[in-house]
Amino acid sequence: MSGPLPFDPVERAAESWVKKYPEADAEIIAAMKAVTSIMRAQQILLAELDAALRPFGLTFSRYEALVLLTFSSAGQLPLSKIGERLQVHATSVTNVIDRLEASGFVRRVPNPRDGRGTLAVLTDSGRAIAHEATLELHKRRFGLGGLGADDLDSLFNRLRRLRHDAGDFG
Amino acid sequence: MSGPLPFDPVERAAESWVKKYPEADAEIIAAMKAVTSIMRAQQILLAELDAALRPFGLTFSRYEALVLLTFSSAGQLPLSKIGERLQVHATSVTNVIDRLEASGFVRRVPNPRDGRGTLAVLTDSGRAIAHEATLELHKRRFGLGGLGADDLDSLFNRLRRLRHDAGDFG
DNA sequence: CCTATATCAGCTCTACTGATATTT
DNA sequence: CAAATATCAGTACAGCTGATATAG
Repeated sequence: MSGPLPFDPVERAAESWVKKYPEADAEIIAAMKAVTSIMRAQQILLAELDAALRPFGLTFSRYEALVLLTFSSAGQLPLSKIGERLQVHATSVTNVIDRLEASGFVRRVPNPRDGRGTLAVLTDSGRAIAHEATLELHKRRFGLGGLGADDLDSLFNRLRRLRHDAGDFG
Repeated sequence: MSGPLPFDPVERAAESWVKKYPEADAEIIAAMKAVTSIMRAQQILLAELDAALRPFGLTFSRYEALVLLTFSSAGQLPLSKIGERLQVHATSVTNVIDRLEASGFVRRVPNPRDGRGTLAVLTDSGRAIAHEATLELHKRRFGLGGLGADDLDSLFNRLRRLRHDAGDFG
């Protein structure tokens, strides 16, 4: 499509912003720059992760659900638990599990401990694919190769506060 | 849906990760935490911004395009320029401008300087809505009220490096 | 002739609402 | 009966591919 711009579009937008809204204080401008950066960074990272996962028949959402299952002791979780942990709608969980099931990476089983519920159970191929996909993402350092450990820790800590303030966890 | 979790799901995932992949170095774990945090933060922010903009008949994408137009000297830009600056596909630009036009915020005009091109031209109501929406976002501090100027600057600077490495500009 | 601009049809994906059956 | 679980139908949105008409 279009190559890289010769200037930082976020910085450029900030310059226009202070000119047009001189009453905006420094914190508002800083927030505008931060929020725009987060949006762009997410778009870049998601495209890169999805591209890395495509050969495995996975998207990042499906990968997240699959990995969550590999972390559970029995390789199985109630769909409600998956939605809660990944913070996605019940209908989205249904959708993601539908696709993982169609790929043969999970099976649906009635929850023996709650007649209302359903368990997503990892299959052997699901476990194997999750492992291979993870090795690939490790190799790519999750698309964050250019940043050092201190940068990554700093990002995590600031965003942790953001998530906490927004009620992501308590 | 489900309330806040009693623990940080990203931190929890990291603990599982080091247990399952002891060969992963500290930087890989830090990258995993950072990338997961960015995904969650973006989801939270986008939901908040879209909710704030809904009363104005805007989504964040449409708002971005509208604001870009208010920053141009004549309130008009070629669609190609909009796509380049916002880093979105030509077909997505067509889509966004379609909707802004349907809302009466923008008009399409043939580009007099290039017979192939089209200009998106701000209407009076488009300019007014962009202004009102911006005041609302300022009031909400772009959903980042909990963070101070130093946190915001730090976020911007780390993400700037990420964007630069990914070829967003440079 | 080759490239750039914009649109269109068609597809995928995630996310949401509202309704529903089932079970607790 | 009220709440929780999961699904389904339908909608909206962003993002992409491939094809096409027009113009530089």
